[in-house]
This record gives sequence, structure tokens and C-alpha cells, in this order.
Amino acid sequence: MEGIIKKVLIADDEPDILEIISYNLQNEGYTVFTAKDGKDAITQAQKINPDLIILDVMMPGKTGVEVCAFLRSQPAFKQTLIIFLTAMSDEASQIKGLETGADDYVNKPISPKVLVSRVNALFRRVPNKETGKSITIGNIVIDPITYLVKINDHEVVLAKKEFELIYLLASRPGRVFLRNEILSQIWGNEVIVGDRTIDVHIRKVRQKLGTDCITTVKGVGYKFEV
Amino acid sequence: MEGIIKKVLIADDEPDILEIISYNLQNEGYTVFTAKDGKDAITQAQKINPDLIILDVMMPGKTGVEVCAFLRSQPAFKQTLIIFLTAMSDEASQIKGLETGADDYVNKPISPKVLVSRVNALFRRVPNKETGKSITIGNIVIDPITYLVKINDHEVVLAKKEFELIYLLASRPGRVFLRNEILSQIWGNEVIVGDRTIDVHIRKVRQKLGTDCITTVKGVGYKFEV
DNA sequence: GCGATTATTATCTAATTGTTAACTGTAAAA
DNA sequence: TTTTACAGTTAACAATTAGATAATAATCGC
Repeated sequence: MEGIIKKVLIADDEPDILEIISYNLQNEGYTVFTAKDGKDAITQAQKINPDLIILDVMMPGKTGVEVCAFLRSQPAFKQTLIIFLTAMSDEASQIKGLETGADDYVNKPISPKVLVSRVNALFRRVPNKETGKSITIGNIVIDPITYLVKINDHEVVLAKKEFELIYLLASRPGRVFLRNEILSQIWGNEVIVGDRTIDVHIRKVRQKLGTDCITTVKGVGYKFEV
Repeated sequence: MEGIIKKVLIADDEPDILEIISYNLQNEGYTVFTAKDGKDAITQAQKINPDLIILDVMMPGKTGVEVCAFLRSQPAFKQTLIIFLTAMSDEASQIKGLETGADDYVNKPISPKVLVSRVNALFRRVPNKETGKSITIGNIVIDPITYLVKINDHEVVLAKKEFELIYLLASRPGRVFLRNEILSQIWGNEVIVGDRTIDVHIRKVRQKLGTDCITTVKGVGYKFEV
């Protein structure tokens, strides 16, 4: 059943906005959760693992941009859709917002109907979110919430990049990920790292996991296989 | 190899707009094509198969919305990203635009930088147009996603060039590929390799596959046959 | 700020993959 | 039958690519 009904988390400190957006999205068939500030948004996101998060930029405590940056640094939320909501319509903040990893940026005052259209458009493009859930393949369990990998119930502790690597590869078992894809998914498009960096991480993962579940496809990339 | 450089088609009847957007997208590394009206946009789209189409809504002849609706009705363009550009900022047209199947809707006056950010955001979300489908012919499956060739469920591992060769030939079974075509498709037009290079690769593929599914057409080229 | 962990780079090595060259086989044309 | 024009075969060589390891840099938690 999961994947059919989409979960949307809305974070805004203005109750009115929360209410009107909730109402409109619920009407459209989404399951809506709300958060009243940035910290709350993160807590809730981790609890309910939503398909989409709508973030007000100006919130007390943590701003929407900070929340987005934090979530995007976690493998579990790399693929989660994020829309910014803001009163600041200036160019610079819009660009900044989109570059932080948001999928859309909507200026206030908001037309609820336009927002709903934009939400629909995003979901049309990304039909089923494949991340956020723990992945089980054979005797290996990879859980992005706890950052733990279990092999035959034996826990393996991986560093962040190592975890992101195995999680990415395991998200589509068998599929070859080009080095470029790995770079843009894990390091981002702006960051430039040397050629051997991926290899070194791959090596560490292979070492720690013991099992050789990562196959090299020379000249192409790597893939997860059991 | 394709997949890394994205092709963007821009359709607008105002040359100034075309130019400024082209310039900014080219700077960002995209390959840009332009069309001056709706009809032209469709012709070009079919010719170059772009990854993203930016459509002005108000164009002489066919409007952007009509172009979008037409393209979306064709299987080849179901996955193509589409952004509307428009002076009409009213709610209704925005909703209409998004519901026609557009992925984003940007109001004029356009900030080129914001547009570039939005284009980047879309490509970030839809990174790989799943380049290449798996080919099944008889008892042979050639899958570019996993980089595997299966013969009667028996997996054969090919090197990169070998795989590219069989994939190219199998993409049009029965059709003869001239040696020149093979060279330009797999090696590219700049690279110059000796006459026997293709033969050697063909030989390895034949050897590894066991089955002789590659037929030599003397004086012409090679073709895939079962 | 300090120590520990994690990430990246540099360098070397090993392995694989790609190309060339020289030779052989073969089938059609002269 | 001989010639010719290709393609096939093979092995040697070249180039590319990834693995290993150690050293350096950056980051995190206290």
C-alpha cells in the first residue's frame, strides 16, 4: 500500500498557513503531517519518513534552509522531495534555496491551488520514492535511519560516506552506477574529488562487510550483487 | 557515450529571450537548441530528442500549452522535462500549465539565473533518463542497466567495448552496420583506430557468447541475427 | 583546542582491456 | 587456377583502469 498514498510534512510557524495548506492537500488525497518549527520538522521527518516536505524558510530556531541542508546530508532524505515556501521573493535566496537541494521554491502569498498543482507535478515526475526505507537483500540489511548494516544479524559500523555508498548501490541491486552518477549522488555536482576517492571508499566497504557484494564493472562503474 | 551532456530545447518567438537563456544554459554546460515557434518546437524536438524543453506559452501558431499537450501524447516525450515560460502570472493559467504535464512554470520577467537553478533542480531530481533499455532477442538478453548479457539464463561478462558492440548491433537486429558506422558510434568520430580493431572485438564477443549471433557481411559490415 | 575518526590525495602496482601488426584462411573475380 | 580483397586469428604490446597502502587533510565530539 505504501507508495500509493503520499505522506506530506508541512513545516511553518504560522498556524493559518499550516491549516489552509493541510486542508487543500488532504482534499487532494495526501496524508498530511505538520510541524511548527525547524527542529520539529526534523524530528517528524525522521519519524514518519514523508515523501514530500514543505518548508517555510523563515521559522524560529532552525530556518527552512538549515533543515533542508541537514536532511539532504542524510541518506534517508536524499531523495525526499522538498519545497520551500517563502516571503522572500528575491533572486538570490531563490537560487540559494534551489541549490541547497530543494525541488521547488514557491513565493508567498501562496495560492493553495497552485501549490497543490506544483506538488502534483513533482509527484508525477518522481512516482515512487525508493529511499528512506531500510533495504534487505539476502542476508544483508541496510538501515538509513540508524546508519547500521547488518550481515547475518552481525552489526557492521560504517563511516558516513561508506554508508552512503553501499546504500546507493543497494537501492538498485544489479544496476551499474557510473562513477559520475556516484559522484553526483553522494558528493554533489559542485564538489570535485580525485579519481581514487571512490575506490578507497569502496575498498573500505568491502573490507568491513567481508562479503563481496560490490562488483566492479571496469571502465563503467560499480554494482551491488549478492 | 551519452548521458552526461544534457540537451535543452528552447522555444520562444522573442529572439532576445532565446539568446539570453541560451547563453546562460550553455555557460552551465548544457547543449542548447532553439525553436522560434510552436510548430518548429515540435519538429526540432522530434529531431534532437532533448532532455528538457523550455516552452514560451504565448507563441504564434501553436501555443506552448498546445505543444506540451501534443508532446505528452507521444510515448517518446512522456519522460521529457518541460518548463513553461510565461508573462501570464495568473493562478488559473499556471495550474492549467502544470496540469498539462509541465514540470515547472516560470513567470516572466525571467531571471536567467533563477531559470538555470530550476533547470538544475529538475535534472538533479531526474538524473538519468534510464539511458537504454534491455534488449531481448530469442534466448539472448542484453541489459545495459546491469551491463550483463544472458544466454539461456547463463550470464556472460563482456568488457566495455565488447558490450557496446553487441548492444549496438542488437539494437537493430538484422540491419547491417557499416564498419564506419560502428566506428563512429562506439569509438566516436575523432578517434582513429586500425582496420583490424573491430574484428578483434567481434571475435571476442563471438567467443564469449558461444552462439554465433553476429553475421559478417563481406565488404559491408556486421549484423546481429539469431 | 585536542585527539580520534573520517575523508581525500598521492603513489605505486596489478590486472584488465584495447590496439596493432603480422600472418592465415577463404571466397569470389579474373 | 591464380589473384585479390577481405575478414579471421593470434600474440605481443600499449593504454587504461582499479586495487592497495600510506600519508595528509578535514571534520567531529568532547
